Amino acid sequence: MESMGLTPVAARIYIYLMLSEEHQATFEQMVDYFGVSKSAVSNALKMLESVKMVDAKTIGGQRKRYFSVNMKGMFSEEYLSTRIKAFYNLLDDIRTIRKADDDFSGELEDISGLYKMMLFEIPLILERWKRTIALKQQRK
Amino acid sequence: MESMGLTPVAARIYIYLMLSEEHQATFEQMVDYFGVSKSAVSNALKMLESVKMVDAKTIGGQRKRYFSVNMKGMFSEEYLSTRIKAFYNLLDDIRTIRKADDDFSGELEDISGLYKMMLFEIPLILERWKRTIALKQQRK
DNA sequence: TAATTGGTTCTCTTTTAAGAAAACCAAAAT
DNA sequence: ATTTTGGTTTTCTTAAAAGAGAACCAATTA
Repeated sequence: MESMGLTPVAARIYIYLMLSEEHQATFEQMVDYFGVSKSAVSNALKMLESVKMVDAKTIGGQRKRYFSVNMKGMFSEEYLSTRIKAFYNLLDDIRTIRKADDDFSGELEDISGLYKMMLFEIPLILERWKRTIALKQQRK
Repeated sequence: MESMGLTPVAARIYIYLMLSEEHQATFEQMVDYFGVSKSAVSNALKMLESVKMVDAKTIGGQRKRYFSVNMKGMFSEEYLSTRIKAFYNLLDDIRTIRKADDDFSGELEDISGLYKMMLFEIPLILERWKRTIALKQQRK
C-alpha cells in the first residue's frame, strides 16, 4: 500500500479497516491500536478521504465518526472517467507542445486513442458488472 | 509525474525524453542538460527502466546507449494482465484472512469480480486497438 | 599497455516527509 | 457556564529519501 503513495500510518489504517471484523473503526480506536499520535491518524485519514479510499459516517446523530474503506468509490464511473480524460488530455498536450510530427508523436496519438476507447468501453463493462452484482443480490 | 512515484530527477528525465524532438537522449546529454550528478541520472534511469517506462538502445554497435520513453511497454497485455491479477489476488487474500462473511467481504468479492472481468475484456480492447493502429499505418 | 568513454556503486550530505507533542477549537454533555 | 469528547492545526524532531562526489569498473580506443 505504501507503494501506491500512502504513508506508513495511512497504509496501516487502510489495511486495518479492511481486515477488521466490522470493517470500520473510530478515531480513538486507531490511535489506541497503533499507539501513534492523534495528528498522525488525523492527517492519514484526511489524506485517505481526499483520494476516496476511506470515508466517514456518523451513527445516530453522534459527533463521533466511524471510518471505513470506500471500496466502490475508486471504481465509480465518474472517478475512472475523470482519470482517463486527464490522462489522454496530458498526452494530447504533449503532442501539441512537441509539434514534431514524427513516429513518437504517432505513438502518443495511439495511446491517446486507446484511452479514448477506454472512456467508451469502461462504462459498458461497469454496466455489465453492476448487473451481475444485482443478480447475485437477488439470489440471496 | 512525481505523484506517480517518480523522484524529481526521474520525473524530469521522463518529461525531457517525451518532449525532446528526437525523443531520445544519451546519459551525458541528460547530465549536462539538468546539471545533476551522474549518480542521480544513473539511479533515475535504473528506476525508470525497471518499471518499463524507459528503455535503452545502442546504435550501430556502440557502447553508448540512447534512452527513450517506452510508451507501449506500459500498455502491453502482459504488463496489464500481471497487474490486474496481482490486484484481485490481493483482494481474494484479504477475504480469506477476514473469514467473516459480511457485506464488506461481499464488496471485496464484487471488486475482485470486476477485475476478473477486466482481465477478460482488456485483451479484447487491446486487440481492437491494435487493429485500428494497423489500419492507420496502412493509410499512410 | 595506457588512456578514454560510458556508465555504476559507495559513502556522505542535504532535503524532504512523517510523526510527536502540545495547543487549540467546535459541538455536545454536565 | 464549564467540562468532556472528537478531532484539527501548528511547531518541532526524527527518520527516510534524494542527490553529490569520488572511487570504481568494464569496454573501447589510442
